Amino acid sequence: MSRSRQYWLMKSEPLVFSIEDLARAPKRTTCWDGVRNYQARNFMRAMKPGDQVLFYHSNANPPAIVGIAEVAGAAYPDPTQFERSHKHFDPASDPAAPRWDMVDIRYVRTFATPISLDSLRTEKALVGMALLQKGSRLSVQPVTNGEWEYILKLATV
DNA sequence: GCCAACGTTGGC
DNA sequence: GCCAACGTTGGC
Repeated sequence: MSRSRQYWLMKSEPLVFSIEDLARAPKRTTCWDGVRNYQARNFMRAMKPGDQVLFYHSNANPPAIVGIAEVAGAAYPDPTQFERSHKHFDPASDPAAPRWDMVDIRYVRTFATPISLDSLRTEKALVGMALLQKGSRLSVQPVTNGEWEYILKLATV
């Protein structure tokens, strides 16, 4: 059963991995490893190829949505959870039933002007956006169709 | 560097 | 099941 394209937002620290890094990556694609939060993992498991992703730079100056990527494939186990020396090693994860998944993300485009967190906060249409909720730390979030369309309009203003 | 908010862990 | 302690996120 197919479904229409869904929309997401994913955060990355540009000093660790920026949208420029994604644009330069082989096949303009990267695997989104290292997520160790159940809610974020569950959102990745819900992703389908072709779903669209707002690429957000956190811990940046300014923090901002900087462009678009797309989901390149369904979620699959993140191998770093089993690598003992890896920062994201999880000794409690059972290889027979891996706890953590990741998806592949492909570059689509970079906005001519990043849409800063500050400017997003001034938009009444976006007050319900997960990103803007107090204390929101989730690194993978759903974006509604309305939010997506509104943000893309902002991107081309 | 600070710190508020949040998620996870583990003792009980 | 409660909750204190701890670790992390991420804006500022």
